[in-house]
Amino acid sequence: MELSPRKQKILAAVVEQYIKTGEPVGSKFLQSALDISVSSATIRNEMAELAGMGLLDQPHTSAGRVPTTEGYRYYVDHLMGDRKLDDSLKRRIEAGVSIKNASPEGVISKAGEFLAELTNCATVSTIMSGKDARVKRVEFVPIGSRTGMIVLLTSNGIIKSRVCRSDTDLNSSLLEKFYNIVKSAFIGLPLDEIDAATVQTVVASAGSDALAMIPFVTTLSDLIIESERTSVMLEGQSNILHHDSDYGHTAHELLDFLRRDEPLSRILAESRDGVDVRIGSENKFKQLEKSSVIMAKYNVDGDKRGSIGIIGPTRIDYAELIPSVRYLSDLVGKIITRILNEE
Amino acid sequence: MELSPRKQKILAAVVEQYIKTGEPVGSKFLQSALDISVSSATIRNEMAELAGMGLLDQPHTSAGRVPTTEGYRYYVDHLMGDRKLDDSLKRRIEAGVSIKNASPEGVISKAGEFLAELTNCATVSTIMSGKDARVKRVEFVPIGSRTGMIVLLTSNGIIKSRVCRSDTDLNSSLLEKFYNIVKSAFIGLPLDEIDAATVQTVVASAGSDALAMIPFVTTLSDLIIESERTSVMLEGQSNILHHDSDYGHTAHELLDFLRRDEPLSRILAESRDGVDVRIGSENKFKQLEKSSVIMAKYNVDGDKRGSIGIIGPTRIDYAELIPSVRYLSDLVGKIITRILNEE
DNA sequence: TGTTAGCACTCAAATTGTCCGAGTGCTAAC
DNA sequence: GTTAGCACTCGGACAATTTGAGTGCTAACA
Repeated sequence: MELSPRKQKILAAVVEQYIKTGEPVGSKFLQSALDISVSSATIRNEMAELAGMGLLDQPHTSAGRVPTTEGYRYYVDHLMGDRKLDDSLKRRIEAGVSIKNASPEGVISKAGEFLAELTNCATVSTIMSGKDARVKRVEFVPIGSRTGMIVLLTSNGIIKSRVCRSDTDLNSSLLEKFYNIVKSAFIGLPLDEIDAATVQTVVASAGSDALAMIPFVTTLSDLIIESERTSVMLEGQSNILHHDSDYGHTAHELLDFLRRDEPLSRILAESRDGVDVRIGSENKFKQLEKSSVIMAKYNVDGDKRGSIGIIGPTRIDYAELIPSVRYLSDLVGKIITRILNEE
Repeated sequence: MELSPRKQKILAAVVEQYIKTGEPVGSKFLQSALDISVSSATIRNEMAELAGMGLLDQPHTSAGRVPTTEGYRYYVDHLMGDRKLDDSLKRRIEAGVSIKNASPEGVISKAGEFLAELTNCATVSTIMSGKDARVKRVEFVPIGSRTGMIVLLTSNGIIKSRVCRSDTDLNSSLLEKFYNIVKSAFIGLPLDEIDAATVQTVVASAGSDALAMIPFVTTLSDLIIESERTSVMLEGQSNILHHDSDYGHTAHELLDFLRRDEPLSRILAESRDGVDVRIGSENKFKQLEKSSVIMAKYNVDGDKRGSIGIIGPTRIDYAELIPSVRYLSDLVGKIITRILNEE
């Protein structure tokens, strides 16, 4: 679709003004805002054509124009340009995703929090996962006579721990047995090959101490299953409420939707390399038809990937936020890579 | 304040009906709902007196009556009786707060989640803290050549862990040094005596390895400070949105309020023994003036206490929910006591 | 052929007026 | 102390009216 330079200018001005105010944009305003000197009538003619092409919409006959999904799309693809992040923003982002945090999950969740604050949007993120993540190490930290903490390390750098309790007192022979089981049945095993049935088999092999092993093995396999399932982290939910009117006052439906991990992880999984923008009805879920998603994949060590993104109203500031999300996601990838390699 | 039996009946009926429907209650309805046989005019007279006493309120001249804060208060204190929980509900609660969870924090957070689902309210809870909690044990689980997980156990049963990273490679002498520092400077120390300055002192004592110790000691003291600060867990936020109209359509303000830990922990800290009910304007924070809080202290081992409570609209079902909160909080106390003693 | 001024037109939002009915307060009688 | 009856009040729903922003169209112009 080719647009005359003047139409482009008009479309861009409508989009930008609408993003700024949320009010339909009229021809008279454009006349004064645009530096081209034509009358408002001419602008009306142009706008009518843009509307005919499906790029603008009119809420009602006697109102200004509002961008359609296609209008935003044209703006994002052709008009907004690739604004450079200024250095102060870069520094803010770098400070926000502080490297002090030592675990990959910590970095991601910190980044999500920060991005929510920076953009005033809800943010979603997933921890990275590699093609064939495996169990790398398992430690047991005794705590009480019957309790201990199981620590799981996977080959893609995820660390998870959980307290578990046995029904019988612990002793060194039990512990040894546990470590043997772990070594023979878990270490090196791909995460996705573990399910509820695994516990059965493994426990059975423990012979006389089978019963005592159950809580440990169960907890361990729970941990493994959890770290395999790409869980979605959600931050900044309250930002949604602050834009309630932009969502047609159905913000709470959107919130309910965001609380469900499964659709979110589907959306994030679809993200292509680089920044991906889904505007309004481009989203497959109708709960998102008044929202836009800006998400990016980050790469860790070249082969492990995760996503981080923001969800806001369609009239989100694309020109400002797309570069921010891109920069932040790159940064996250780099930081986590560094963490894993330093180990 | 003494009320005639008939006034009591009327007040109770108004409160209960209003809780059920959210609509102002009129004299005609009461006439048919109440089993006393007087005319609606008489009921109107009685209601006028109740209104004069400040127990009922009229949204406008030609509307039914609505309970005031004082009205609810009278109902809760004198009229609603002490309904027994039926066994099926007890069993539901017991199943909800499953004992499978092995850490005190796990139990609390599970209980909070469950209570939110049971009551359709937001729930807040704090982990228990004792008078003089101390550092009980510290473990270091090496993970990579420069990273490890610090595990903290406190005397009141809280377990916290965090990954931390050093700038230099770890070796056994460093580890030994760390354990020595821990033993001499942290073990047995009351949690509240540790602050940022502690790190300075402790690190300084490490001599030549001071620099290498910084990340570990810092992380450890962060963990300690965190476990001392009674953090508030919040669940079921979305339930607030479902009662938006009950909060005068300012649910998002309430939500923003609930996200701030500090006022919540102040509220929970004020709870007396047993169940405590704060109705509408009895709450000191004006963000809660259209809400009621039902909270209870739970006791662990007799000397450690935490709180769990629900926050809902003033027209919450007190008669049903107060016993539930009481039962659940007792249960939580018992379960955690058992966990700690079994260790 | 593109641009402009002018004007009629449309429609949402705000304003006003009217009516309805639920529910009250009051009074006089019981 | 209770009741029936009646006038009264006020919010909510509905329609009619006004206002103003903004458009579409057309005829004239460059």
